[in-house]
Amino acid sequence: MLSIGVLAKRTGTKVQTVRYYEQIGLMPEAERSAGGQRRYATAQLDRLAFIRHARQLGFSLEAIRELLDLSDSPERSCAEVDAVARRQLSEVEARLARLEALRGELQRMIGECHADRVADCRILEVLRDHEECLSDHGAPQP
Amino acid sequence: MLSIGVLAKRTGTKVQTVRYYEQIGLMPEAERSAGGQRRYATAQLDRLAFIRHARQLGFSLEAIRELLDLSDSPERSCAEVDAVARRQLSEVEARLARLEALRGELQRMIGECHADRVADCRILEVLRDHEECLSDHGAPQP
DNA sequence: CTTGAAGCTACACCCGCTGTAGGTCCCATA
DNA sequence: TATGGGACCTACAGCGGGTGTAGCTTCAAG
Ligand SMILES: [Zn+2]
Ligand SMILES: [Zn+2]
Ligand SMILES: [Zn+2]
Ligand SMILES: [Zn+2]
Repeated sequence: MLSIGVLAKRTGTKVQTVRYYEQIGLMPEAERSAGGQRRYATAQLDRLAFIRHARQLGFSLEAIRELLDLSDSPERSCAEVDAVARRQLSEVEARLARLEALRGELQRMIGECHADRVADCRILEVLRDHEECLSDHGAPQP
Repeated sequence: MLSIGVLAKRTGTKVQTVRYYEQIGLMPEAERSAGGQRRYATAQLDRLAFIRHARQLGFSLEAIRELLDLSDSPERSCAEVDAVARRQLSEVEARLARLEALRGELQRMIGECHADRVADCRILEVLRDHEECLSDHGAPQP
C-alpha cells in the first residue's frame, strides 16, 4: 500500500493533481489508513500511470475517461478506442496546421522589419492590419 | 461613437470579451452615454482590432499589453517589439515540435492496431507503457 | 409612447491543474 | 515512549482567456 506521495512520485504527478483526479472521479476514491490518509494498491498506480501518459499524448480528461471505461471491458471491440485515438490525431493535426500558419506569419513579419523606430516597425504594421497577412489564422488558440 | 455591440461586431469579438478586456485594463475605460452605456471612438476600434489580430497570431494578453505600450512611444527603437515577436515565434516553434512528436506517436499506435478486442488493442498497450513510445513527449499541453 | 433589441452589473463556470492556510498524522530517532 | 519534522488532510482561491446566465435598465425605430 502506497502513500499518495509515493504514488505521485512514481508517476510523475503532483500530490494535488492526484487528489484532483479523485475529486473529478477519474481516480476511484482511495482506501484510507486508520488516521485518514490515502493508501493505494498497484492497480491504482497503473491507472494513474495510464492517465498521465495519455495526458502527455494530449488526450483530454474526458477522452481519458472514455478510454479507461473501454479498457474495463476487454471483450468488446476496440473500434471505439481507435476512434478516440483518431479524433485525437485529427485535433493534433488541426493544431499543427494552425501553428504552421502562425509560424509563417511571424517569420515573415520578423524578417521584413528593418526599421529602427517603433513608428516604422513592420511587426506593428502587420499586427494593425490583417490584410498584410498571407494566411488566415482563424480563432485564438483553443 | 460606436456602441459596444457595433465595436464587437466590427472586430469579430464578443461583447463580453470587450468588457473583459476593459476589466483587465487592456482596453481603457470607455466613455459612457447619458444612460450609462459604453461609447467608443475610432481609436478604440483600432486598438481592439490590434488586440484581436495579435490574439489570432497567438500572442498572450501580457505580450499584447507590452506591444500596445511600445506602440505608444513611436520614437523608441523597435528592438523590444521585435524581441516580443521573436519570443512568440520560439514558443510557436516549441509547440510545433511537441505536436509533431505527438502526431508521430498517435499515427504509429493507430497504424499498429490490428486487433478486434479491447484486450489486444495496441493503442491501449502503448498508453499503458511509455516504453512503447519512440519519442519523449514531456509535459501535458501547456 | 410603446416595444423589443441591446446594454448594464454581478456572478458562476469551463479546463487542468497549482498554491496556500491551518490543521493532523506517521514513523524514525533519542 | 516521547518528540520532532516531514508528509498528509480539507477547503478554498487563482491562473489564462474568456463564456454564459439572471435580472435589471436604456435606446431607438415605429
Ligand atoms: Zn520592428
Ligand atoms: Zn493576420
Ligand atoms: Zn485497437
Ligand atoms: Zn510515451
